[in-house]
Amino acid sequence: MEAAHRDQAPEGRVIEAGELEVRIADALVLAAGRPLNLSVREYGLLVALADRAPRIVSRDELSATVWGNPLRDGDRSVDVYVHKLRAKLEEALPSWQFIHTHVGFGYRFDAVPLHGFHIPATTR
Amino acid sequence: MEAAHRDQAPEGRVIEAGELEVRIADALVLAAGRPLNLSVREYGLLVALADRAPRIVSRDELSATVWGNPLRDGDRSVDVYVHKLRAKLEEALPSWQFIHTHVGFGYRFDAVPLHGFHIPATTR
DNA sequence: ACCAGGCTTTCACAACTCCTTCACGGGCGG
DNA sequence: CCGCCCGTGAAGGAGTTGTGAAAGCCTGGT
Repeated sequence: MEAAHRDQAPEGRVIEAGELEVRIADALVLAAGRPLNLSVREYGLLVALADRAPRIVSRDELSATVWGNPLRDGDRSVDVYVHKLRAKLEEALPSWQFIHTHVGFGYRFDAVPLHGFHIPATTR
Repeated sequence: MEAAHRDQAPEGRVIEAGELEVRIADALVLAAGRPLNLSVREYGLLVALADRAPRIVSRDELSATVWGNPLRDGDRSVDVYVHKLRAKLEEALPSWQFIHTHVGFGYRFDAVPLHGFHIPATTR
């Protein structure tokens, strides 16, 4: 109904993005081949985002998917866990960027190698 | 309600114009395949204009659509945001021009390739 | 039942981006 | 010359997101 590839094998798929690999069936995340230790929320968030790439996912949809209920007013849980997830991903793969913020819209998953070159203006 | 093609899939459509692609459902804008970071107002303006192309859209209609209220006397918000949007589009796609001014009437969206004249494909 | 350790939620503040408004300047027509 | 319209840069306040830490929960082991 939504992402085409998600209709196929909802739980038997493997998501690959740069040096990152998510084996849904095993709830296993590999960073450059080494397993990553994620909590339930962190894992849920990663799958929810990666699964919907490259689209922008709203906080409300993330909350509904990972937490099971719509975002209450003032709830910062999603932000906090995006932060934790980013921290673990960066520690494992410092030269990649995976979660991108779209102010006013939500977050978007996309594996971007941070190689040497630098960008002039926007986009940190 | 207004433009014919907008009656179809109000939120599931994809607007393509030259190297620019707007995925309404995802609030995602791609410039030559790379995602663009637009603010809420910038995105709203782009959609409002692209959605109505090739028609000239008055400031008042843009204000009503994007800001939710008619243009107050002396309000320059629309002009300012057209400028910001142009800046981001030009940075991403320097060889294209998208927003055209019609003095006394408003703005019009149309993808025009600048120097190298090629791949027009669409009507002009 | 108690404890230890990790996980989750909440809170407060910092940092950052966005929105609005103002101000000035150029182009054009009367 | 004057007025109107639009382009453009800047400033301040408003709103959004990043971040560290405290407090609450839950679970497995003893």
